Amino acid sequence: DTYEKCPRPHSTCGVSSSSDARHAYSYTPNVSLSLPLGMGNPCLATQYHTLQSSPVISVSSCHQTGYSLQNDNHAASGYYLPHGLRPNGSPALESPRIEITAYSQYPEDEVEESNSEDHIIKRGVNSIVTLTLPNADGYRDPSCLSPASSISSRSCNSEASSYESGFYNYENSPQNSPWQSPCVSPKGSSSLMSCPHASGPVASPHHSPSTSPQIGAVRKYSLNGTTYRQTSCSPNQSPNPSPHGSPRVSITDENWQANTNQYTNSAIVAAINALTTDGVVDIGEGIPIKTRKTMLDHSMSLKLDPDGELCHEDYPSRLALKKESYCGGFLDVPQHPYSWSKPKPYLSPSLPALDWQLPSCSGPYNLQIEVQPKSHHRAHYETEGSRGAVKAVCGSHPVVQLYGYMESEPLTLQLFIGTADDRLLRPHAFYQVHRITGKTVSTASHEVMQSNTKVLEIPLLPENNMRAIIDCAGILKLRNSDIELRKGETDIGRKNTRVRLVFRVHINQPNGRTLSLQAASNPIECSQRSAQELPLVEKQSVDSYPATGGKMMLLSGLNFLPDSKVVFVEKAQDGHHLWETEAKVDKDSVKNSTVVVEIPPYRNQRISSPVQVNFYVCNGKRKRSQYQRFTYLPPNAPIIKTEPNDEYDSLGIARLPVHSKPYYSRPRLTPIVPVADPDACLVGGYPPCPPHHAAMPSSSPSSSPTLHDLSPVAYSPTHAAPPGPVVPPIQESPGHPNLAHPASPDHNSPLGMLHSQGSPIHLNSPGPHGYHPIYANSSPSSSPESHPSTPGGTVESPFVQAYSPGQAQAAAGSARAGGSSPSLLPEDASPPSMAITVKQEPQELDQMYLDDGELRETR
DNA sequence: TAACTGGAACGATAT
DNA sequence: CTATATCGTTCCAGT
Repeated sequence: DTYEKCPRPHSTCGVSSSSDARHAYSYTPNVSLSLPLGMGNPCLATQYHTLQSSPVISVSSCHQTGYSLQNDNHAASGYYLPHGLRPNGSPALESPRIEITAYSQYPEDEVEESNSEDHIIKRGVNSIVTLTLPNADGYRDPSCLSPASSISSRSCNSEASSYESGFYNYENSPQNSPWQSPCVSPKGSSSLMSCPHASGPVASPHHSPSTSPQIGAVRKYSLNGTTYRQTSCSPNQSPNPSPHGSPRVSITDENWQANTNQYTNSAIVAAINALTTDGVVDIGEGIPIKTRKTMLDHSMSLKLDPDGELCHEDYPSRLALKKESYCGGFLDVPQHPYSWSKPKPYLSPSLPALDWQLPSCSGPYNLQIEVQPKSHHRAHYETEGSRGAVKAVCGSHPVVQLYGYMESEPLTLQLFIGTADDRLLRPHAFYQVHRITGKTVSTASHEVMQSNTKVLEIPLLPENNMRAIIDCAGILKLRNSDIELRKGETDIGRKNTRVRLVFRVHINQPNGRTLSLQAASNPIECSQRSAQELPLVEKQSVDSYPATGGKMMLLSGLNFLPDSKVVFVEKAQDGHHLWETEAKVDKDSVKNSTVVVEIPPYRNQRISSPVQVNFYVCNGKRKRSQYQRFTYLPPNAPIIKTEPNDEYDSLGIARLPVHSKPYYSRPRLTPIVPVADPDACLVGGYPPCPPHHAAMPSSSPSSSPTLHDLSPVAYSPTHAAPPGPVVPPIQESPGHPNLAHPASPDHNSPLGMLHSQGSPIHLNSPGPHGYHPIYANSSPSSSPESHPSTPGGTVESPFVQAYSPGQAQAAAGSARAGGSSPSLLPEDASPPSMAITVKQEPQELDQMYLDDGELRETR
């Protein structure tokens, strides 16, 4: 493992040391960075725009002024995130998708960016302000933190929708928008952060309400019936009529309560968010009316908060941000004295946007996921109660540790739910981390909203050896319809059910800069259905064997059936199917979690060098596991065992085209980070990552390659899968490899390209693409855009950021710039692939999701 | 009782 | 356009 890890890290690291990053991006980024300072500047935006823009413009029609404001932020954010939109929820247009589509040519990034641009532009204008309310954003706003507890979740949930709308707004908006202010005011921060809940009283309103309401809401729904739902989510909201919702709003507040708390860097976050965010929010208009959504009144939300206390920090920051944004930013805001209890780890002014790709190690530091989460975790809806914390395979919980940190100052470990598709890692629009509290939870945590993403902050204490047991994190599923309505959202929720836990730490360095590290877990399948039906290969007893085959291999995982089939497949780089054979399964030994198969002889017994192939377990047409890697060795070659599959990755990766889950892990890693150079690790001059501590076997995602199945797809870079239609981009699906093929670059065309790009490729490269890839990659946007890649690696991604506060932004900016560029430029971006990134249509999804892919393929 | 869980009904969409 | 296959979301009930 160790070495595995190392590799990744390196790769990641490679990406850039912080310093590097800066360099690279300085330009733009700075701007962003500046944000904190004064982010909002339109100018910047402009710049960005320029950069970015080129490409597209917009699509969106919708942008609204509101955006503008946001934009500012967004812009900033945007930079970071190309997609920012989504993450933040920024704006999107109502018809975003369409837009996207249009762009299709361009990578998502571009698109989004474009949006950003637009926004930005608009910003310039001013607008900002405006709206707000409405919810526009609302849609999903996730903003709300759910109250911490699970319960809250519900409430939130219920509200959720609303909350989405409302809350989000708040959060987001707040950040961005006006609203916030309101909310904030009280304690503003709290408002955001702390939700009322926090405060008991206040909360109550919300909370209780929410909760109850929720319930009520729910029921209502029922009553109304499903039918209604669409109509209105109203139920929830219904009460209030305003379209927008009332109800939820309240909820929102609640959410905020949650915030309160300690650890937060909220302020920072807020700021960040602000930056990032897009504020989108506002615009309000935008609200899609469509359906469901509940609308709640946002207003309500605003009110709530009183509590604020806790959150002050956050609050202020947010406010500030908002103001900035809106106003042009500056943060005047007040800061309240905070008083938190806790520590505030660091104070960085600005933190990198959540869609930035960051390395897992830099210099002496290495953020490792010591114990990976289980590959399946049924997320809960707002209408349900919590379904508990994410668990590790053995029944324990995931464990994260920061190596190389010798200071006595506690740090804050941030956790949010990220995507697990083949594009760059970014906050997942359809899932939010859910804070779990209770007697069974040993780890303290605190929720903060960063853009539209809920972030759980967990203390990393020296006395605990900078190690944290993550038993306080559940996963909340937001309704697809709610999210998809969000203005900026381009992704579709259907079949977009895989996520990764993304951990971040921000380390203040002597030079005043802040080093940010990130590690993403293996993919986690969050749908009940998939968890019950799709076979999952978590481990294989043999990774490689002579071409003669004949050896029995034990596969461990889930959902294996007596009639499960194990198929070995070899594809050409272009995804073309070269060979496929069904391995003999020892039916008598089949258990739900294990199956024994005989390694089939390779088609060519005279290979002179190892050949990488894939295999998958199939329970039916559409029920296939992800590709697993297997290597055939020349007959005389010594046999190697594998335990760790992963290790192979490297190998595999290299060769394999695409699939394999493992890949993905690796792939990602690889690709991504790697990108950079190995050296890169350094951040600022640090040497590459140190070896990991031995320990970590699994750690990084990478580490656990195996699991991945889920992996988003694996994609390898190669594959293309494009978006297009079906494709399989993902590797996953064994289904048809052929088809899918993602691999084939060809296909790619768009997609393919994108993916590729996305992924790895670009990422990595900073080089590659020219643009800063890094950022680009990292950039937020990228995310969106792109690529694909990410997946894997996640974590490791590459960038480091070291940014100084300002820098970060700058970076972001750069990113954008770059990113945008990427986006804009398709080229860079992804260039390669990016292409498209478009959202999706379903297609992509499909791609993403195995099933689809498979299906299609198969079919 | 409350927090989880596991299952599944039901309606919405995709094939 | 209809019949099915899948999926997403909400409910229920047991632990």
